[in-house]
Amino acid sequence: MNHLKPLDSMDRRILRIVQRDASLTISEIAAQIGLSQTPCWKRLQRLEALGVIKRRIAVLDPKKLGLGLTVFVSIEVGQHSGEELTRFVDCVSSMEEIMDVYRVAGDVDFVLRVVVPDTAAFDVVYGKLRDLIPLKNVTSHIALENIKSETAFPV
Amino acid sequence: MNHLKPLDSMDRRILRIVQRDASLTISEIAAQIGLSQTPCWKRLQRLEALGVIKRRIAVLDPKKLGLGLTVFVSIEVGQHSGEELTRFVDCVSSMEEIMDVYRVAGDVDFVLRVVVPDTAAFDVVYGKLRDLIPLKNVTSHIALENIKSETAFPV
DNA sequence: GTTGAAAGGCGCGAAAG
DNA sequence: CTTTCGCGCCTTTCAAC
Repeated sequence: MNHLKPLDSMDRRILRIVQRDASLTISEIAAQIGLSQTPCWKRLQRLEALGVIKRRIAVLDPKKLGLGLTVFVSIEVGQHSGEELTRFVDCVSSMEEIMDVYRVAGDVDFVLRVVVPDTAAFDVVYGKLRDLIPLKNVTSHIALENIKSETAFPV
Repeated sequence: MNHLKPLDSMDRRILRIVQRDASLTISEIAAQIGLSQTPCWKRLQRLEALGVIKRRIAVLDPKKLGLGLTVFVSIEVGQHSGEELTRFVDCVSSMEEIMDVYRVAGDVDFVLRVVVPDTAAFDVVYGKLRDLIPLKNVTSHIALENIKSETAFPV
């Protein structure tokens, strides 16, 4: 299932294009990288088969959906059993307002990115978090401004 | 440029589908929400025109690109002039390893999400950050595990 | 809102150099 | 890798209900 050839420069150029605009046709992509359509299409197929391209999605505008508030939540869990932690992680993951969950090293254990309409909605999420298991410390950082939000990786 | 009608439940159902899979055809989407192709297509057009749908992209797998390390960086800038801050923000935004930049309220001023191959690459980014302007405090939280990473908003 | 249909583009794949 | 060819699906539009 893995790559025999890693990824050559043509593959990378294709990836750079489609991770910014997946609505382009094969012909347009092929023209941009200086290849004809057939090999370009085959490379795209291969990149999808390898799982380098995971899926294609539509990116929505959170503001226009009434989701104006982003909050970063840092959590210190303190002492807990494995089952308690598993339950905590499962519940947190299942909450749709919680977009990202990372376990991190350092003075905190988890970092969450929460997207909600307003502070009232965030308060609900915050309450749910505190009710899951006793947490040693929960710190919230409300986003005042989204300066950059990039979905395209440097390839 | 703004909506006369906000968004009805059909619009939301379309958005829920395409923000998870934009490779579906109009016919498939129409079938899923119980609408015929023509009105479904018109709604999609309208959602794009309104900017609710910003663009369509391919989502790549960072691990398969050799980007195995995510780091959250919290920055306290201390006292600086407006021009210094602007320069800092511009430089930070232009670095492609820095995926997200948020200005936040609380004990820190900025939160960054950095995606790099390894700690050596992160060290380069870290050095660049410190060289931009004198920073009061920079705290890095290395991600040990990505438990959840959601691109679809709750609509 | 619905169906049906037409026109053209494009994905997809085969064939051959 | 390249070009060419073609089938068939899909988008896009129109007309009529």
